[in-house]
Amino acid sequence: MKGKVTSFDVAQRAGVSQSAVSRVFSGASASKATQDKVRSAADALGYRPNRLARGLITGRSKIIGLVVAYLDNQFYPDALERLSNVLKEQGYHILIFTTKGRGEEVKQTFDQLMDYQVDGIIAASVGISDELTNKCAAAGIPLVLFNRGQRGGALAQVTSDNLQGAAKIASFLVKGGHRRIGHISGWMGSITGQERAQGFASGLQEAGSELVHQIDGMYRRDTAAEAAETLVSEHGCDAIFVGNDHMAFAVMDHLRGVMKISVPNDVSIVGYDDVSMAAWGAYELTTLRQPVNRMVHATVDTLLAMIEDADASAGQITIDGPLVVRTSAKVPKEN
Amino acid sequence: MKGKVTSFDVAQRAGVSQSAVSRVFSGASASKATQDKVRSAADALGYRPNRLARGLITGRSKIIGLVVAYLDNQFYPDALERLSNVLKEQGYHILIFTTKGRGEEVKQTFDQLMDYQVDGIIAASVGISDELTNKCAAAGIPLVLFNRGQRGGALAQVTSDNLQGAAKIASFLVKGGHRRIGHISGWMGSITGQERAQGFASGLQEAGSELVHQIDGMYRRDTAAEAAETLVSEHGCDAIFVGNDHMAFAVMDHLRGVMKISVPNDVSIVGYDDVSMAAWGAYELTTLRQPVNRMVHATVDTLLAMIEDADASAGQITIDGPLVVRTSAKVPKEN
DNA sequence: GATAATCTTGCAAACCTATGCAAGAGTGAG
DNA sequence: CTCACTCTTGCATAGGTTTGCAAGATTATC
Repeated sequence: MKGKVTSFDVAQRAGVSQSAVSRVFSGASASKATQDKVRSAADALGYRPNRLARGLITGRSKIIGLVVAYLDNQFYPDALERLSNVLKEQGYHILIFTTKGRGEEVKQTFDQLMDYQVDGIIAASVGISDELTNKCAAAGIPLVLFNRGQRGGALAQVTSDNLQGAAKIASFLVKGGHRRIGHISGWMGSITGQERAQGFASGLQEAGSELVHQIDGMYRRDTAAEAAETLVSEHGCDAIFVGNDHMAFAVMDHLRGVMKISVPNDVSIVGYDDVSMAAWGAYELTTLRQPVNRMVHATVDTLLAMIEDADASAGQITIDGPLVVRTSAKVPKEN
Repeated sequence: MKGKVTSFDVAQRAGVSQSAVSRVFSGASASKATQDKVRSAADALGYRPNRLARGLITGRSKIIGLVVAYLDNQFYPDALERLSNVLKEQGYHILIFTTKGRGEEVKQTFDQLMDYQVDGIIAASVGISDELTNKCAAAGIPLVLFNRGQRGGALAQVTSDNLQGAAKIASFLVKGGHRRIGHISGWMGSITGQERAQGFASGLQEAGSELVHQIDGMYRRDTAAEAAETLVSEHGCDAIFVGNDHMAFAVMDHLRGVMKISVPNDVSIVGYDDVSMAAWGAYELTTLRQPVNRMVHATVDTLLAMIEDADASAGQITIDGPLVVRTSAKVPKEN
């Protein structure tokens, strides 16, 4: 009884042909009578179609490759869970790859993904070279970037509106009466980092202020903490927009714990993402919410559309998010 | 050029048979001459073996199913990343399933996993019924529980030494001079929760103290926060051992932020796990470290051994971890 | 140089399912 | 009852690989 039970076994027991069994399980037409016979035989034997065999012949593995770089940033486990659930509803499942690297490692990762004949790839915040893009295109595997743009690329991508979002934060900080505003950016090698920095700078100008200083936080806690120290003690900043929540927590820890500076009384901190931790009592971080749910749905919709229809338009979807005001930054007075 | 390139194409170009190609890539014996011919032909065409086809015939998909329940507890994304890396080195990859449910949903999850012909399953902190255990056994799919035991089960499992660990915490708190010690347990429906509670209680007795009160925290932040309030205001606790770090953060947030109680001056808090966040300035949580790395290696080793050798012993591995002393609990005076 | 022993290699079957094709069964109209 | 038509079903093939088998090529032994 240990041997796998195949469609042939079911066919035999039900007294029909193997193809009849296949048709019942693949939803093709079959008479009520055979449907019943097959189903009961299958139940009795505990039969379930083998996805590998199915994938081999249909060319659809029903596997989506997910490549993710920063699993220590809560935003991504959260997104992962939602992606997994939404895809599951559509009959797909996630083969997960983590990668820190940006060059060779990513390439190997993609090779491995393609070995499994994934039907599509979601790259969450990882840099994709043109070479990889072409490779996917050549193999006919749809690729969509999640929370990471691509300069001038024709790639499908889903991001929040980084320019707008950062501008909202700029306006909020200026209205809050801050006079020396700094920025600890996300990694400036990523479009996301660049866009938020750019949106913030022009937002400040529009509000009649200007950026005092900006340091690349590299999406790393230690780098961000160091940057915060520099901004505050060398540039006298009274407000800092930090490129994502993950770094913002490090900044708050450093200001309060090490430098003994009060947030928000001495320095206001604003983050970006609104991960669940941002609402926790220890931080109560004012931050721009990335609408994860909508981003996830948009990502899945786009990807599945591309899978269904090889030349579906590879749009760049940008989703707007609200500023969530908590207590880590001075709140502008209503008037 | 969009059509997949197969071993047959490579064979043709290299002037050898398809089986020769297969042998080169599957590491079977082949002469240096054909190896070279095949490799260069494969490189030219960009050939890589199709894992689905390979899995179909060998019965080895090289896919490991990972079922995980609490992705919002940092411990698990962390473990996930490490598992992924270690497995990758062995040529395996992770198909991930998240599930909140404990009953029917888990069963469906397992069915889906088996559809993909996974070579093994890792269940991270999720309850496994006997029915599921049997199902896996019947299908010949090795299963190992990660960070979750099974009462009297013959299942393979890897956990930290919950009894010992909790006892260490008990001893530490008593030595720290605390007189009214409470416990917010992990979900008491889980063995992990039970063991830590039990180890803590007997640890207290051994140290000449006793447990004032215990409340089930259900692994949930809100439940834990509520429990903390009860323990402190109704039972006058001056120290609380919280069943995992995830809940401990909520407890600290609630005590400090809402109840305006000082940690550790008024109440000492100790957690369990030592997730990376525990070291962050906002918490500096004293906690028992679960040695994730060793747990991950043990898990993978066990699983792979079971895959190689169908009747490898399904041991229960327990790994000891150190108490990491930070500032969330009063430190016993040296003498 | 002849024979035995070991490597290499190609052929063909197998893994499990989906699907085009043609034949059979069933339905309705006249 | 016959004809035309639609549904259902089985046969056989395909998908890309691994692997047992036997034959051919190479090496070793004396």
